[in-house]
Amino acid sequence: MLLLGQGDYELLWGDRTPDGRPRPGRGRPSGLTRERIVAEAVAIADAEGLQKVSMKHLADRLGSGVMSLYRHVPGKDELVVLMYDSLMAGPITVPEADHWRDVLLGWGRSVRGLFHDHPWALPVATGERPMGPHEAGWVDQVLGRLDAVGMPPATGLVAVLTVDCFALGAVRPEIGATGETAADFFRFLADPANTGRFPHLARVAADIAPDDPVEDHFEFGLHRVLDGLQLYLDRQ
Amino acid sequence: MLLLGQGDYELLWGDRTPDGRPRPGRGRPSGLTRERIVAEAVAIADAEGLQKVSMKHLADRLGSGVMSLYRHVPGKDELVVLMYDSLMAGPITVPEADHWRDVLLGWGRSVRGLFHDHPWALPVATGERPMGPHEAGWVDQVLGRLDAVGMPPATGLVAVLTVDCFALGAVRPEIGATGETAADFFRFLADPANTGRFPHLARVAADIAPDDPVEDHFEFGLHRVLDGLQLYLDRQ
DNA sequence: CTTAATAGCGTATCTCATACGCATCGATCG
DNA sequence: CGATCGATGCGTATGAGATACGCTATTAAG
Repeated sequence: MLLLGQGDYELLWGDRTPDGRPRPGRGRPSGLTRERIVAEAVAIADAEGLQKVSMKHLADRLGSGVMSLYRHVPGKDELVVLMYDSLMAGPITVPEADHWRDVLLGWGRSVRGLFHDHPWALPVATGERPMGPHEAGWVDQVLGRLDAVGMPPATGLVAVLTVDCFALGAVRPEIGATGETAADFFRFLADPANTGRFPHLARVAADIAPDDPVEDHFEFGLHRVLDGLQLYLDRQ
Repeated sequence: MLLLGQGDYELLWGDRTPDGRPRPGRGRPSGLTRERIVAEAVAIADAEGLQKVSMKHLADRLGSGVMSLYRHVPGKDELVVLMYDSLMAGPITVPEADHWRDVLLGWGRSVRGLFHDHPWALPVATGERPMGPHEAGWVDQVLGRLDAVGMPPATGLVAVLTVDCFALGAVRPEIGATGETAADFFRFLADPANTGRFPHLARVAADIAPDDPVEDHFEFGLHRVLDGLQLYLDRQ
């Protein structure tokens, strides 16, 4: 059960050395670092799922004692927030483009790619949390790209937001549906009682090729969103 | 840490009496029912957050022993799945309309309203899970409405999916941001070091009225999405 | 060399989910 | 009408997981 609270602002934006604490220079140097801890936690989540990220498991992997972790991270929930923000370290992978449409297309696909690579991050992203520095970096970069191709910053923000919202929502059916076909998804319609109960759904399902992968919707939807934005901009 | 597994198909779609089990008629009648349990759990989640839904707390509220719950629900994770699906019991609140655009507009707003009333449901929705009977009912109803105003079922599905994706993504910034202003959201830009680090973001933030509520984006984005769909349909 | 400031971490505690088994209750059957 | 079977209600025990506390080890500064 993951629920995040407030007060993560300091966690993400607090003043700290690359390691994690404001080290005046005294004392034992740290072998563990916040970065190593977060990176290992992400590795576990990617490979085994967020559920398997326990302080114990994590400490074992790092070859340290459980309580040592708490010197670098306030707690488990905060760790998850840091894990999420860490995903957006590194530069964003949006190709240079001449038109805002291509920039946003690339952005949408980047977001999609992120959640495909780290499916556990989607519920985290939809939980309550403040924007972290790495996430801010990503957004700043897209806005920069949009600015470069002539889209004013204010318009850029709503555009990015719109695309981002769509992308976030649209990855959901894709995740965990790896290899899932429409037939799997509509399995319940195999029961005749249910075809009567959901007549319209049944009609649609009948039209769909049973081995049609669910995943093709993303590109379609993204283009519709971009069309809508285009229309809006043209009217301005 | 909430993570759902597979195998929830039987849970949601298994053959059961209104109570929850296939009761041949023998044995002690049950005072507790799955419905009561799920409803109470939803009430707790609404009032205190999903985190506070523990089997103990729930049992106390219901005036029963903890282990009694397990007679009606396989486990905690499964309970959460049932809680989510139960939100979509009851008919969908989309007004009758003459044009598909209004139907989808209503649908988008319904989805938004759902997650506003039950913010805990968003991370659940974005987790891995099969479609439940109540959710299927909702979708079936919209498809029916769309069909009634002349939108063919196949087109209807992609349209619903697109709007749904957007709505799901777009509620996220709204939830928990109750009363949060743009100034709060961009709090980190108060630090001069950060305005240099995120120049484009800073520029946008400067343009926004500091007390502008974040929440106005939903309607804007939804209309863009609908515009995009309109364009697509016109081209058909 | 002393000392202050940290890092590492073992142990104890607390919260939770849940397996197991017994007691109880009622409808059905003899 | 009483025996019986099938289900429910639930106390207790177990085990996982997060984390508070406090001790020890380590190193730089003085």
